[in-house]
Amino acid sequence: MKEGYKTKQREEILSFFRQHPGQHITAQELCTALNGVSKATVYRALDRLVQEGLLRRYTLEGGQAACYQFSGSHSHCQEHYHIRCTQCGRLFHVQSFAMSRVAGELKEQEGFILDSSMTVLYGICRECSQKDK
Amino acid sequence: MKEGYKTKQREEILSFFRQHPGQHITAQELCTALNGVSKATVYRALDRLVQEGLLRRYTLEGGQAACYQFSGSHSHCQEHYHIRCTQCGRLFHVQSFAMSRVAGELKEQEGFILDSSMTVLYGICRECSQKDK
DNA sequence: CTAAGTGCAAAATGTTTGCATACTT
DNA sequence: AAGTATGCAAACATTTTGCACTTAG
Repeated sequence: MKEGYKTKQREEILSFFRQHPGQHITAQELCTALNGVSKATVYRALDRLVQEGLLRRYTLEGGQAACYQFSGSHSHCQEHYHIRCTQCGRLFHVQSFAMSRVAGELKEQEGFILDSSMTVLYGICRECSQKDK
Repeated sequence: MKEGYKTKQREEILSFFRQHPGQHITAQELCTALNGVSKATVYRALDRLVQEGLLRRYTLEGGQAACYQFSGSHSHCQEHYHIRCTQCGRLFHVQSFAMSRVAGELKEQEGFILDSSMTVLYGICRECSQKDK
């Protein structure tokens, strides 16, 4: 398994993700935060890190830019899903026991293996639904 | 409630969606199919149709372009979810009883109202997972 | 007549690529 | 030395906007 070279830029990028666990970061944000690293390098490094499984790539509904999240700490993230409010755009992390039942159902009935880390459930959060009334 | 004017272009676009129920169509595809309607008009019409609730907008994982789907026929779509294979990219429609339990759980515990029509579950489909072995 | 919609071209994003140069191993 | 990674600028792709012109009501 070829690992590629270890460069200053790549380390800076990885380090930024380690410092922001659980957060969803865009290429743009990285470029700004690490203002010594070029756009092209950021995109290339992100691709590589996703390939290697160190990061996850998300394309959030409504947004135009992809964002990335550090995926190092699997252990404490099990059975944890993302829900996002389509109105205010906020992203929440929730534990859902019912979702594991969905995963089981999909696997049995469709042979489909759900990837909880990639899935985002959309809807309206409590605050926004109260605001609407 | 202001409804806006009824124009030839808008009707052509809507008609295209009616002729392709259940399909996910990009702005690009519309421009090509309706080659008398300008890009700008397509985008503006799509925005308006989404506002009015006639279309749904999706941003599929991995893809770059947003796509739209006719949302006229709610009735026969209840309890119907989308699952998408992150490997081959295919999109499937499934009925899921367990998902309605998730919706209930989220509403009770988080006050979050799940929008099944916006949510896409990601994972690996049967064929791709067999191919991998 | 007035408000709203259209087309075109230009701009604004977000992402990828070609190529010469610099860094890792 | 050989193979990668980087930076820059240019190319792309998608979506948005400004503005003059047309059309619906």
